[in-house]
Amino acid sequence: MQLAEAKAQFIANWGRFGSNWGINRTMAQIHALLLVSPDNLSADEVMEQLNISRGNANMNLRELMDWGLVQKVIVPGERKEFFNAEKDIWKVARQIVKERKKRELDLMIPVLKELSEVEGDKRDKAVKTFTDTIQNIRRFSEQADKTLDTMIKADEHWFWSSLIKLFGAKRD
Amino acid sequence: MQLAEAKAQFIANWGRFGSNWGINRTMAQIHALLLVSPDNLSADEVMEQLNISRGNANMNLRELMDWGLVQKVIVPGERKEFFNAEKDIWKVARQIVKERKKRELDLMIPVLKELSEVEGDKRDKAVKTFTDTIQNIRRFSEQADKTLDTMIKADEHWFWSSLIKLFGAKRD
DNA sequence: ATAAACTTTCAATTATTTCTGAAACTTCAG
DNA sequence: CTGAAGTTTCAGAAATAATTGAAAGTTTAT
Repeated sequence: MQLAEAKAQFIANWGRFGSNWGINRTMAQIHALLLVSPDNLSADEVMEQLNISRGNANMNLRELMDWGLVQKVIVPGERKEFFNAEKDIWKVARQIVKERKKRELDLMIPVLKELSEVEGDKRDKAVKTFTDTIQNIRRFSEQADKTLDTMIKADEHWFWSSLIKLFGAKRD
Repeated sequence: MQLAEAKAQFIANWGRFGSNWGINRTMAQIHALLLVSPDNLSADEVMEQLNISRGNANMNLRELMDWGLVQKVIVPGERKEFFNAEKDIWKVARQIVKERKKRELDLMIPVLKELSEVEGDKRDKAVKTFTDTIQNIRRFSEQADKTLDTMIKADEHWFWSSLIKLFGAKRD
């Protein structure tokens, strides 16, 4: 396979993948494009390579910057802005975990606390099922919260090799 | 807060949460409803409680069954079918990981292998960046593949307590 | 075999999300 | 200042996804 085709395939797949995970397809495609581009790209180059409008490119680049996955790069002597994506996938994964945790888990935990305080007689089956389920989700979420915080701080080598050792030991 | 309101809030939040993760809102809401319902519900009850049509209820219940999150329960002597959701969130999480892995990661890995075999001179910067990035993603994916397989088989207590020990040890 | 009870399907509609493109805005060199 | 180069915004258009509801299909009791 030639580079151009491989690149196109990668972009298409990354886009499809992203949309399964609640990320807009174009945003994932821009990310993919930047991941495999040796040089930083201008908005014009992104527009041209992905065949999208200026507004669309601008909006999704901003969104990628909000996610901390892309940086704006100012080149002295150039009017244009350029965009650069972090290429180390471990760092990318950690950044995504960090953001999703902030945007979702951290918002969910107080809601669960609130819901766990529902009024009513625990002998009522409906109340019991509700509180039990919420408690179960709450404990799970709090555990995940701690674990993800640690992962966010971890370095890749340590993280994987610890898990391998851990899981290896269990499997014996 | 009264049970009815708490239930409504939980369903709304679970639905919103789901749609952030590429899961249709109604599907997540039906799941939430079943999670907090002490008894198995018929399609009619689901329709009524969520104010959705018969077709919608049917389609999303089927999807939930495909994901292995809901089971159809036949009650002897009743014509209707009833639906039950697994309430242990650890089991739910494992099931979701298992399905997503099957539907996404397992499909992505062969694509990455294919893309890593791109033709061209490695001294060409564009080729080098492409292959390096793909390799990096590939290694990451393969590591995640193994780790998730182990998680899918793990039991909750062992899983969390091992992680705590691991992360606790590192933090010291 | 029939018909009531129930489930499934799917074409058409509705809702939601994404994208475009042109206008407004900003920045900077001369 | 002025205007060219570049960026941002956002209302309307287009694309995509979800939902309805009625017809077709299935199952079961008699």
